Amino acid sequence: MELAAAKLKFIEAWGKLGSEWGINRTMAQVHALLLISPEALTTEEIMETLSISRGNANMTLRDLIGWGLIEKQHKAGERKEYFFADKDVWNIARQVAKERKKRELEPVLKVLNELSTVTGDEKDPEFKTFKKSVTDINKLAINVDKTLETMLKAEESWFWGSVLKVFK
Amino acid sequence: MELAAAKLKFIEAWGKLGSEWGINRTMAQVHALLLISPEALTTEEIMETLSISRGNANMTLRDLIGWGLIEKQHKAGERKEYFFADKDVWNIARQVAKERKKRELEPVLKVLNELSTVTGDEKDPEFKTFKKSVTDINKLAINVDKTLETMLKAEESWFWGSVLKVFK
DNA sequence: TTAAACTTTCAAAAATTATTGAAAGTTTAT
DNA sequence: ATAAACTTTCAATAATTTTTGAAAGTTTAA
Repeated sequence: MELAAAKLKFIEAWGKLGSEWGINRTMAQVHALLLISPEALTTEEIMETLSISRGNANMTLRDLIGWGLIEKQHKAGERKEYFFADKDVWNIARQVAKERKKRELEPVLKVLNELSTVTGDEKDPEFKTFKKSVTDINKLAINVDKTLETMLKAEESWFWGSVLKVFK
Repeated sequence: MELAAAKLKFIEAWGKLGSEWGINRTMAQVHALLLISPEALTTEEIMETLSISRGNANMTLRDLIGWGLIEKQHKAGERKEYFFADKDVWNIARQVAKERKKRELEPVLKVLNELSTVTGDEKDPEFKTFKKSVTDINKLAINVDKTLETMLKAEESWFWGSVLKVFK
C-alpha cells in the first residue's frame, strides 16, 4: 500500500471509530491528520486537506484542545497558529479516559449514589429489583472508576505488564 | 427519594449514558425499564410507560435482543410476547463488551493490520511518523483486545479481584 | 376459512447534530 | 490611526439519526 492511500484510509478509519464512540467524525479526522503529520499544521492546511469549512475547522480544533489531544504552536515571526497532536498513544488513551471519566462516569456515579438512598418496602418486588440493579451497577461503576484512576497514573509498560500478566 | 421518582431518574440516566456511548437513547431506556422490572413486560406496556410508538418499541426490542441484553418470554395460554432483561450486571457488561469488540475493535484491528504493510522511504519524516502512529495504535489495540478477551471469559469476582489487587 | 390478536415493516416526518460561510472580532505592524 | 492578517462567532442550512403510524404480515382459535 502507498503512503498517500494509507493516510486517507487511516483518517477515514479513525473518523469512523470516533463516531462510534461519541466523538464527532470531523474531530476524529482532524486528530488523525495531526497524528500522522510530522509538522504542525495551520487551520488553512487542515481545511484544505479534509475539505471542511473555516468555522468547522476552528471549532473542531478548539474542542480537540479542550480534550487535551492537540496544542497550539506559534512560529517565530509568523502570525498564523499551528496545531500539533501529542504523538504518544498512551497519553492519548489516558487523556480520552480522563475526559470521559469526568464527563460521563462521574455524573453517573453521582446519580447512582442518590438513587441508592431510595426508600421503600423490602417485601415489594418492584422495590427489591430496583434496589438490586442500582446497587450492582453502582459496584461495577466504582470498580471501573478505580481501574481508570490507576490507569491515569500509570506508565504504559507497567500497566499492560501488570494487566496481561494477571490474565496469562 | 420515592421509588416512582427514582425509577424515572434511573431510566433517564441510563438513557443519557447510552446515548453518550453510541447506543440510542430509547434503546437504553427500554433496557433500563426492563432491568428494574421484576416481571417481563409486553410491547404495549413498554410503549405506554415510555411514550413511544409501536414501531419504535418493536425495533428497539429487536435490537436489544440482538445485543443479547433481553429475551422474549411466552406465557402459557397467551398470544402476547413478554420481554425481560438479564439482571446480572456482569453479564450485561460482558455482553456489551463482546458486541462492541466485534462491531468496532475487530474492524479497526483489521485496518491497522493492513496499514502496517505500507511501504515507503525510511528517511521520509512523513513515512516515519505515519508508521510509528499506526504501529503504536496497533499495539495498544492488541492489548485492549487481549484484556477484553479475558474479561469475556472471566467471572466477575475473579476479574475485579485480580485487577484491583494489581492496582493496590 | 375467517377474523381477531398480535408483530413487523418502512416511507414520511420530526428531532437532533454537524457544517457552512459571511460578518464581526482581534492582533500586529507600520 | 489604519489596514492587513488572522481568528471567532453564530444564524442559517444541510446531513444524519430517530420516531411515527398506518398498512402489511403472521399466527392462532374456532
